[in-house]
Amino acid sequence: MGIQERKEREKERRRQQIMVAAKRIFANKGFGRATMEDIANEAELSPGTLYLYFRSKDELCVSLSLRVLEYLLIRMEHLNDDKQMTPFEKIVQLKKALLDVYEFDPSILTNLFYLQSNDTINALSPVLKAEIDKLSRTALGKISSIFEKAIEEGTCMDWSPEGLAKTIWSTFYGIVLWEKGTTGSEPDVVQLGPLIDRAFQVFERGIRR
Amino acid sequence: MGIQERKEREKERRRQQIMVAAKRIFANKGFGRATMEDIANEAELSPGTLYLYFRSKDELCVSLSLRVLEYLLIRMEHLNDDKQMTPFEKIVQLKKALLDVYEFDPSILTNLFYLQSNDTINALSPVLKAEIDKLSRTALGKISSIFEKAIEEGTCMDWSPEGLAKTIWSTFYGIVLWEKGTTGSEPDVVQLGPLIDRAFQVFERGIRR
Amino acid sequence: MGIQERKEREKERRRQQIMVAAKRIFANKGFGRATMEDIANEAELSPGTLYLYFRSKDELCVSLSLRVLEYLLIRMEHLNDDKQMTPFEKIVQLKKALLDVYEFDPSILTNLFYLQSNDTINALSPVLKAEIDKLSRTALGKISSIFEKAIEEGTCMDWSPEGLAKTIWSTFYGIVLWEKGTTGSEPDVVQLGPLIDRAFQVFERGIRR
Amino acid sequence: MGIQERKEREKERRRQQIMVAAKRIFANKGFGRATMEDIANEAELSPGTLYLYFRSKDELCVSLSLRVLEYLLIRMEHLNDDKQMTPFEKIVQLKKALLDVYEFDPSILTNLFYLQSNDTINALSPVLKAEIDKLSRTALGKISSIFEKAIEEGTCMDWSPEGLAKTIWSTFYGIVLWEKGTTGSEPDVVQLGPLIDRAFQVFERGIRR
DNA sequence: CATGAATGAGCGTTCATTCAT
DNA sequence: AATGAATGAACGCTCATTCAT
Repeated sequence: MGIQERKEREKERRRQQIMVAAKRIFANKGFGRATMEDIANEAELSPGTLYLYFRSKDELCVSLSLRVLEYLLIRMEHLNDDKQMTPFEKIVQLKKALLDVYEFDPSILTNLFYLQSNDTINALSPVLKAEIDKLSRTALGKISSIFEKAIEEGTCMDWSPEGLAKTIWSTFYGIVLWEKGTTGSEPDVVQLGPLIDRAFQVFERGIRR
Repeated sequence: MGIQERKEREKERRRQQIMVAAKRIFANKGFGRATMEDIANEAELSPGTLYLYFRSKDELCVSLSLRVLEYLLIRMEHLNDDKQMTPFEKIVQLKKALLDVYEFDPSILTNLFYLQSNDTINALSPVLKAEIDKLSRTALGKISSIFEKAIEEGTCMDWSPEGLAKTIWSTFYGIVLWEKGTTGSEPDVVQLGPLIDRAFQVFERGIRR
Repeated sequence: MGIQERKEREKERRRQQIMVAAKRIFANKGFGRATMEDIANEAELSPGTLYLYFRSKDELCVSLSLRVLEYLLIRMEHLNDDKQMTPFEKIVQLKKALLDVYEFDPSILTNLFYLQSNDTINALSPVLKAEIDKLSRTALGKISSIFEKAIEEGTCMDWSPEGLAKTIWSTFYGIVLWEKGTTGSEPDVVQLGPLIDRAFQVFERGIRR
Repeated sequence: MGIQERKEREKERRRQQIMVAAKRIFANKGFGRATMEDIANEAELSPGTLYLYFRSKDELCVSLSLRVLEYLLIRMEHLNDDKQMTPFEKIVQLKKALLDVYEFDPSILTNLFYLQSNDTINALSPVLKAEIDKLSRTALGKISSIFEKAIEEGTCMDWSPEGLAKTIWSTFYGIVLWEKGTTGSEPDVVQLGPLIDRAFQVFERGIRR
């Protein structure tokens, strides 16, 4: 079924094209002020076409976040599977993964935030809702298991791994959102880098036994 | 003139009544999805009345954040003025202050976020914008000076105090926003407490020389 | 009943005070953009008080027009009663009366216009409606009778006096409205004077036998 | 590209459809009391659609007036270019042109009035404002030059041609507005005709040397 | 009588979404 | 599949009017 496949591939390509456009527009204008027409223009499509690929503006936003969470998850899995690296080396890689994710889509965390706003999430299909929950819990779980290993090894304080995972994740999340808020636009990785480096440095010293 | 005073007090009470309602609605729906009618209903007033006390929806949102930032600032000033406490004791007090602020108004950080998002801030009058910026920079400055003292004392790593202030602030900010996002409603201090405690513990160990 | 009378007088004084304020505000902002609060402020009263003297904004507007139409009517009656003046002298006096009316209240014609807009007039109490109609028809009748006399005398072309009255009145009305529209604000009598003079001059020559 | 053209034509047709509806509504209710919903209903469209063709209510109103002023201007130009007609014949043609304009769009003068009233004009973009001013001044200039010719010829009193132009224009304007006001609806040309004829007759006699 | 805070219907306008082509 | 004109519900805000004091 070559034709079927090609169609499939083209359909996916269009979806990606729209998501790339949406990413740019959301990053510049924020979710609330971005209009579907803006996104359509950026994607060089008509507004109607967007609805052939996404049921609503909210679901478009969700899809953006899902895509990046999936990417993050894959990075985490690779990290966990690596038998060579020490846990603290993995934490350095975690930092890199987070910065990569951010660089790939600077609006990701803002979108996640919108996504989680009560009234947005309630309006989503339960399927999507569950998927987001599962993804983010899984991702956090992967991070936790880095700390578990470190505790087993005896190189890390014996504190709840979930708590540490939430702490480091929240620190990243908080820095990005705050910098974004105060600089008034997406801060780039260059600006963010030193701050994130320092935060991870403090964190590492803080948990090391 | 007793009558004059009573009117004054009642006017202020109404303002507070509106702000309380707005706080709840913004926290639940987010700034973008909250409508002035929602807020009016919550305050058991008519939409028109809101405009007797706040010039616009934006200004109402700003007022919410300003009020709490001011409160935080005062707490920080008291902390800084205290000559008895060691810097690390002050960090403990900082944690308490942040939790108090949060308990006083659990939606404060969410509002601050909405306020600073591109969605909103570009539409604010430059005056208000500047005032918010000044307040938050001043508050961050107060936190920085705790670390400056600790560095002078030699009990803290010689790292940029501003960087440390941003790190601890962002950690708090990130934890609150993330917990809110995942629990789907304002997490209370009881839930938040242990996580915050752990995060501060890690942070303290991380910066101590 | 001295007290009764005094009250009556004071009530009338208040009405006048409000009408004077309304006149100024309507002249500056136009009927549509003028608010009852504007008028109340100008009159140094509260909005509620206005409604003790006028049933609605429309009726306030009507009253303004009525007052001036009454004044015009009185001038016309004096003119008609005068047995000494020739009809053409009376036309000169008519011009003076119109300019006086205008000077007394430059927004009068604009108000009259608003008043006569279909949807305004239909919302008025039938009593007021009838009164306006009667007044303006009577005023036009008085002007007509000047031309009747002149025709009887043989000094004026034998054309319908009503037509002539409408012509001269419309000319005045048109000049005021047009100048107001093009200058963007109430033109004063000094600006208007020469144009009105010329128009009357043409008119006189045009009807003289 | 036939399709392109057809679309173009249909777009223009819609614009006209809206303008026709607006014309009727403005004429009946006046600019201030007419709502966009009224106009949409009259045009059998939804409110949103109006904004696909006109940026705002004001711009819609302006477009109405501009269209007719342009038409009037063209008529005047033709008249001026004619080398055969005597000035007084041209004045007869001017009368015809004015009545044609009126017949083409009986609400034109009412709209012009609303447009120029303080209510509206201050809110217009300076560009549109200037365009209206230019058009109406140019139209008045064309009328003036008829009188100039007549004065040169010696058949007309040596009075300011601009003054005469304003007088005859204002007379027409005033008659239409006044008749509209008193009859309560658009008077038709049949009603208006005799009055206008008489007014022009008086005017001609009045200026002839 | 006078007040002015409160009301709430109604406005101009936007924009996510639909559907005939 | 893609379009984009059309929709219409909903928003922020205004202001004529009311009514408890």
